[in-house]
Amino acid sequence: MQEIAREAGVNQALLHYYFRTKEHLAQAAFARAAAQLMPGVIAVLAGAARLEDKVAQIVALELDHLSRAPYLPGYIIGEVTHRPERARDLIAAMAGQRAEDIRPRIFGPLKADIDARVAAGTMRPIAPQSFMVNLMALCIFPFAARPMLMAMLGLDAGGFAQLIARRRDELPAFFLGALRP
Amino acid sequence: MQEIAREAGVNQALLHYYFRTKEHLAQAAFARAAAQLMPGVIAVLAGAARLEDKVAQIVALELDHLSRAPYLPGYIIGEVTHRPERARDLIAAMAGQRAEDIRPRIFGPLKADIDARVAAGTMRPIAPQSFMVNLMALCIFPFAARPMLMAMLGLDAGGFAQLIARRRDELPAFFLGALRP
DNA sequence: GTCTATATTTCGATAGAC
DNA sequence: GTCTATCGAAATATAGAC
Repeated sequence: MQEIAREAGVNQALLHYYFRTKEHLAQAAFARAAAQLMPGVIAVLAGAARLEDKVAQIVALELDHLSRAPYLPGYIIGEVTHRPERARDLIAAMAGQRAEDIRPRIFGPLKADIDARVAAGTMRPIAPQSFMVNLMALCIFPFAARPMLMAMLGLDAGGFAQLIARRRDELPAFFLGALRP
Repeated sequence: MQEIAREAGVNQALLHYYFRTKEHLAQAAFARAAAQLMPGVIAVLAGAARLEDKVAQIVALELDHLSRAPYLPGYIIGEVTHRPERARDLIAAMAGQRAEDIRPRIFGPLKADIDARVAAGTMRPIAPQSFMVNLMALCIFPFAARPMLMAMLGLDAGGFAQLIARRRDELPAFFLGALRP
């Protein structure tokens, strides 16, 4: 709290005035962060574009956004890991206004898209959940594991940025390539 | 320290006797954990099997191991994120005895494998680093983000185990499928 | 609303008996 | 090696002036 107050340019008493307890402050900070973890992703998935374009849009959107907030995934993951009660806030934050109907809103259109392509013989079958998890993994993991990857691959900040820039180009083809029949 | 002592069935004084400071204990715990994050992965990659078999082996090995230690990725990621100085210990732990030559030992054979297949027209080009990052992402991310995914997908522990079991079957085909020419 | 000053609690480290 | 008891520091919460 001392450190936060100092960085904010105020004192602990003022933090207490606004948030009462450290836990309240942590919750408020988490809610803010969670609200921007997948900013456009859900909107894109629930939207009307072609599936191939959705993938490209999500990759670009997510990598650009996380490049500007590289600590976000690590923070969210760490917080939800250490405090399981944050899980509720997380889905609430992602869903925005409408709280509980988030899953059908995402997976309904996604499943329809996939089914149509499978029926047309232009895509191999995949569960919508797997589709989502794999896409998130490829986009988010490098940021979540950023310091680890930098150590493993011997990269500095610039090298990591280059790695992400390359992924922006490669990932859509990689991901969609995996789903070819 | 109190909590750790209680779970260990001893008291704080004994922890102090063995580890002197909290930082020493944290370091020792991290070194242990880091040593088993990618137990066989490096051995497999540096080994002599066919590339397709290496992928299948790594997926099976990693998902089985992490199923038994699901908190491991979240812990490692959190620790390295909050304390960058852990990065050194991490690569040291992964490399085992031979400390600094870990990258050529992994990426040398991997690059040769990929190049041969690209030359033969049976694989589309991919940088060894991308190969590694994508494979790690697909294997490790679901565990790192476990509580998040459980909340998003509405899974309990059993449901998550099923998700992982399905990935064991799906991932090799997904990953190798992405690399078809 | 914002501050200074302080009370209260928690935690890491240590002393010393056995 | 393992314990009980306690010190000292740090952090969180609170009181009260402005």
